Amino acid sequence: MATIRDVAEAAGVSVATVSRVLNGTAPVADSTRLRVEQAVARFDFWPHAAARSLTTSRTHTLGILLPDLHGQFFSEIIRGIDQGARETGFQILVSSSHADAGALMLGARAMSGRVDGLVAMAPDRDTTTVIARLSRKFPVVLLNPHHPIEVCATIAVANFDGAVAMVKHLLARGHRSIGMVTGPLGNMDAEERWRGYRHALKEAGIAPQARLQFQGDFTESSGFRAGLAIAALSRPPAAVFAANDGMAVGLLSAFRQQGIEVPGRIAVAGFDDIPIAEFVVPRLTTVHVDAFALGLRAVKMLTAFIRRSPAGPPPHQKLPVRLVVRQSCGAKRESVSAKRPAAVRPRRADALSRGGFSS
Amino acid sequence: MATIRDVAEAAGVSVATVSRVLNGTAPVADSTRLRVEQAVARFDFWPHAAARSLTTSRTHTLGILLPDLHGQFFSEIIRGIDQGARETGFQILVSSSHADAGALMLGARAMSGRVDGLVAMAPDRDTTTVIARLSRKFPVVLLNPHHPIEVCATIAVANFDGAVAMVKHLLARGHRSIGMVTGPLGNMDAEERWRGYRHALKEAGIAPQARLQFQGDFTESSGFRAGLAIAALSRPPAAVFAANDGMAVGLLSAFRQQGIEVPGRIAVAGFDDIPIAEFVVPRLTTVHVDAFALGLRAVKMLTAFIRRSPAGPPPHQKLPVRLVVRQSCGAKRESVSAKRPAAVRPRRADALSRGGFSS
DNA sequence: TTGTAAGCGTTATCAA
DNA sequence: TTGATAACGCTTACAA
Repeated sequence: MATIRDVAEAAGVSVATVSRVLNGTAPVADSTRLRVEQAVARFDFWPHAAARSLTTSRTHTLGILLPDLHGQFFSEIIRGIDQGARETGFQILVSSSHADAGALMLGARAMSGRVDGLVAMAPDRDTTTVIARLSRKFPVVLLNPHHPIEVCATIAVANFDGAVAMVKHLLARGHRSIGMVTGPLGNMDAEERWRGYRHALKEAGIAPQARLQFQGDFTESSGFRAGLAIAALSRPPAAVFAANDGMAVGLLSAFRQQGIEVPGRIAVAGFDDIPIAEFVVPRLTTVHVDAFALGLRAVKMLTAFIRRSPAGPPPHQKLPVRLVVRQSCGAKRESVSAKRPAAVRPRRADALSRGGFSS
Repeated sequence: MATIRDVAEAAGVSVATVSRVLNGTAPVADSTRLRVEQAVARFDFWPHAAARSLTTSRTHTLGILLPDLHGQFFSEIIRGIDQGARETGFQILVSSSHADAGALMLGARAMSGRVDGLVAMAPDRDTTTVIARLSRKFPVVLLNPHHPIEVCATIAVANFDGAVAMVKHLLARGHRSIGMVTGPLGNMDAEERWRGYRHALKEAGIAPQARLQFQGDFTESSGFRAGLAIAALSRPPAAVFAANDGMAVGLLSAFRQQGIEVPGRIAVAGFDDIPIAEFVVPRLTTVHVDAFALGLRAVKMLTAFIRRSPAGPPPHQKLPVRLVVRQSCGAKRESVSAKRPAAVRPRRADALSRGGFSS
């Protein structure tokens, strides 16, 4: 590969001049510039980005640390990050599948000197701690932290708000007896959603009843089991709020099996708005989490931070969520933003087919 | 940030010795090693990867150039790439949304000196040409090329084979009169699928009839229009093969609207196996393209190439596809690999919920 | 077993 | 407006 030296030699100038032409950092005589440009073209010279960043100590690259890449959720986060990166002129260096803190550390180390900052997501306590420590090496934006963190910037999903909104929705539908299937203990999303549920009930003057709360673990089968338990209740609730859509789908299966009509006999609500939420019968009323916006915001936050260095304490944002009213709670009307065209044409169909080879 | 020089000074050794301890490239006395390790720990020293790769001219990074990140398809490709990268000890530098050849070029240039090779996907004629040119700068594996390319390694989806398999399946179901909705002209996927259709018919001794072939453009609405046209035919075919699932969904809509029962009166088949193919009514018989495998293979091919330099001409692989028999062609049996559990529990549900925050 | 010093391909600081 | 040359942080001959 040709280097800047080859170009300089061919153009009969010094490397400094070539650099100036390439970057426009200082005035260069037109005749000289021309000679240099010709030499660049002749060699098809591409500056060596790594060498460049060694002197400038700027990489124009963002490191992305994710626990996984599986599923629509992470896909959307990455798309948001990519969008933000493009808007701000950054590249993205991705490292994923950090099952444990050690692997995460390794991924981060490999980025040393190759990124200007980090967008990270940590699934659990250990990894969250590791990422917090990384903020001594890089500027970091931490997505949806497992536990509250002060040392680095964070963007948290409004789990509490979403749960409150959902319970209020159920109350507004006239349901007074509302049960919940909770997520795994120690999971921040799960706990915030649970907290929102209890808060909204109390605010409405209703005491949350232990007999209506079932421990799940975010899997469909745990939702199914909870559904059977609820079906067996002597006085079942009028509505059940599942801490995620997977469990809500499990509830639907159980109720269908038991011949309990949804939403006629019991209303079912979820959280996350996973793609199949639109396809189950009845279509699931849930809380939409906008992963794309999460990624986009993270990048915006990070690049702002990178551009004008640390100024004040790291910001802590909250990503709003949105109630999506479908049919599983007995909707009379559709949420505006989730409006569905006629026939079998689902909301995401175009995006999906664009995503295939057939585009 | 601490450098190798700081560490060397603190440990009372030369930078060369620190490097040797870090990389294990030469024997170091135990006592020395200990002092160095302590200094490394004290400074929490992380070697500067960019500087390192400047001397070694190896980056342990793969550049990924994609036209888009949208949808399940690209998500799966990236996941496959990521998996392959992890297995082989590479990082991935992603650049996407290359609407045109210029943007693609820019993305590639930014990778100069930062990657050991490239996995690229080009949607059209121009970008494919650009990528072919890139192979003078990097080792390149080109996914699903728009047109045949010799200069760089490629992995193509077995569109032809898939179409042949589908038509044979329809023939085996007893359908003799088989129509097709084709994809856009000039699109390689579309043309290969169309070619497969005609080939399979001829092989069965059936002359493809122009009156049964409808030009589509991969959108649902073009499928819908074709469906209406087919419904209006005096002698409609017994089956229709759409060149992608989006158009097949459009066909289903049209037939439903016209009161034509599927698969009772007419069979419908698609290609791609997009997620909603499982959810439409009747569930769509289609050809599955394994995007994960595509990404994984590409990385394997590329890293093999990187490790033991150019040896012989660039390889050209074909990614097999798989027929997925569901209900839209009157299935009596289910394809083994697409077996569906009872109730509303869809195949991908676990993966999807793992992809959400709720994990 | 260790140290010295020459790169790697840029940019940046001085002088000229 | 240009050219020498010293960084940047590391690896790697070559010597000791």
